[in-house]
Amino acid sequence: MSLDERKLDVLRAVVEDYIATQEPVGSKSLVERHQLRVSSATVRNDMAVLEEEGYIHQPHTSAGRVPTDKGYRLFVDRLSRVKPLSPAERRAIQRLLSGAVDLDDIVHRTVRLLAQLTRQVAVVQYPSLARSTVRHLELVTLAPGRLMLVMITNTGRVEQRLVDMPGPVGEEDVLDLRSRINEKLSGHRLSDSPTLIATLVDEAPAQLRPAMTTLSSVLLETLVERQEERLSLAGTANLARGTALDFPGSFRGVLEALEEEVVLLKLIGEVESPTTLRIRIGDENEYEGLRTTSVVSTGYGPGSVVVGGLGVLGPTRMDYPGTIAAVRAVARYVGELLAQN
Amino acid sequence: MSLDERKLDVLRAVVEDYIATQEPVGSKSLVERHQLRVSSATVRNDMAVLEEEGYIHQPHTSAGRVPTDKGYRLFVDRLSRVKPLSPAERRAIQRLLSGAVDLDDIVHRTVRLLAQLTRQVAVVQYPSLARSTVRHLELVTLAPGRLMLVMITNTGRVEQRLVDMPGPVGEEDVLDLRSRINEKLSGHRLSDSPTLIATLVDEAPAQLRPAMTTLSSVLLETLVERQEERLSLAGTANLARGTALDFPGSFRGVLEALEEEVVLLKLIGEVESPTTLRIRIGDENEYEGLRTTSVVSTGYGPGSVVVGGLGVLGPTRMDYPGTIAAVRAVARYVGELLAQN
DNA sequence: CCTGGCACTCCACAACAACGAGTGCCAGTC
DNA sequence: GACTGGCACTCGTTGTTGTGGAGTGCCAGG
Repeated sequence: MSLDERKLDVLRAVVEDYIATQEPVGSKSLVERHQLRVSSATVRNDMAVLEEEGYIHQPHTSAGRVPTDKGYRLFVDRLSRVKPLSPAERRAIQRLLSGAVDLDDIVHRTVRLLAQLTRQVAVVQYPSLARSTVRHLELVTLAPGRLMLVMITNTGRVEQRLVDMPGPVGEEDVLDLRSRINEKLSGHRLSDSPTLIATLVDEAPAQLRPAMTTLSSVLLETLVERQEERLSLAGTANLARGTALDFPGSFRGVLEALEEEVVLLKLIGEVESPTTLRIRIGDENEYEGLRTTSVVSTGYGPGSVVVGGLGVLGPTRMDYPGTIAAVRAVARYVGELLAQN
Repeated sequence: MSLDERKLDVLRAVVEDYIATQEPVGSKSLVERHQLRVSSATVRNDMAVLEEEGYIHQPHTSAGRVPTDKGYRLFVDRLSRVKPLSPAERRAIQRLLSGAVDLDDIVHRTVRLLAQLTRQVAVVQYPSLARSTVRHLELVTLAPGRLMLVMITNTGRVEQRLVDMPGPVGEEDVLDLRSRINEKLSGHRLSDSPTLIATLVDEAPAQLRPAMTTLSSVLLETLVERQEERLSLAGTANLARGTALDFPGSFRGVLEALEEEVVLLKLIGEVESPTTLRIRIGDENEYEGLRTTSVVSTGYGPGSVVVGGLGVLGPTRMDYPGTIAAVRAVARYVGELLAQN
């Protein structure tokens, strides 16, 4: 059975009212607050059908209806109207972000901004190493036989690793090693580098072999394989804003999920294109503790490249149109900002 | 009026029972669970005195007693018995921490460990820049006129800053600048460096003046004055473990406080000696949102130097002896670990 | 100074009633 | 056939009332 136009209108109205009031919505208040041009009895019939189809749900016999995850899904996919940000909001985003001085600052500002705009929990992934390209690699002698490897990426991210060399390395050798590595890796994506790194050792002259072997294994192990994906979180306090009903069962589970970086990374870090917006509603989330939440996420990056993800997490009854608009806009501005540097 | 020995025993018993059961404790159950060697009537009289003195409080006429902040304070200062960690726990701490590969890893492991041991929210401050000494400074040319300044401290912390120079700088000049800066600052505390930095410009030869001026102002502004104190947080989910009674009013206020780095830094970052343990109970906290919590914090660092703070935050009815032992032990092991590097 | 005893307080909990929002269904209307 | 008004019904919410019991304060006696 397909749903006709009016039933969809009713569903939309139910979702909107429930999001606004956070209380089960009845047929009577529906016809009062929306121009449905039919009586409450008709709406009741429609609601009965919607319930049968699984879009809304009745907590108990004599209560109003609440959207189900399936209902939110339909709402998001087909019913929600875009709710563009106000010019003031856009200006605020631009102003705030443009004041950033370095990558840490950018990420920090972004995550707080997003939390504030949406009044939800915001998550921003640092530009992923795998998706960045190497801009420059530096070798610094700390002590004889002890080097520091500093890598700077095109996204402004800087990583450093201490390297214990097999033996002391002379300063001219350090320079040589450095230029060899730079020549090979500069401009390349880190994810493409394993094969390149392999050739580094082969091409090195005999006396640099041991040193280069150590360096390349560090590069491979700590920068390519065990990539440290970092992220930043803000707005946790927003979770406690709603009523206890928002997270039936545990709230605590949600907090626990927020502490698991792996979970969050999976949640926001798997987007392929910056224009794709991903929305997971309630049960659609794989992670147990997040079954009562919804996640709106997208990728960001300079131009059409994605270097990381960002998103927002909140109760399933969140304001989807507003959240979507905010996430989109913030991602776009961050992308532009990264492109500038 | 001073409290005699038995009244103190009663207070201790009240605190211990309340912490264990989380329910107001009455005179009868007290004599049952502790060897007080007096009757419940006597205990009642003692309790009346304790209440008059402000150490315990009665939620309502016919209820048991609950410790006040003042009561906890007395308990902590004079009544609590040390509760040493089990050998197993000590071994676990040592094992876990010794696996750390770099500073980030140390801090990360420490904060999670602390949260797990105490079942509270744990906070660890990264070694403070002001309290660290400079081990090495490096200058890297990214592009003509654009340098990166990398600073490595004795605690393993690495900071980098992009510097836009007034004009292109030749490679030999970069080396010269680097050695001048290193010579002047290496081994010195960052907090002592402003005067040293000032002399850098004066002593530089004329052609290096402009470059050195820029560098020293960056050093001064971003590393000395606007020191980025970083911290790491874990165990937020533990806040949701207790009953709703734990944080009368708002829980949300606590979450908000946890997002304010400044507040947290003030809380755990002001310790002078690593042996000093600081405990703030309820109202003793300056920050509004933390008036329902207690904070146990201490400094840590290699040897007797303090380079940062760490601590634990939880409801006022937390297990003080256990928490104190855990915080002390973890701080000590972290200190030893830092001393090794 | 301590104790047993006793009257008193008052919260927690259960039982109960009244209310009303909301529903489903049906007969009637367009 | 689709919509509407009307009506009986359900059931959670709210308020009232009553009772049990944990806990207290106080007093008289050892």
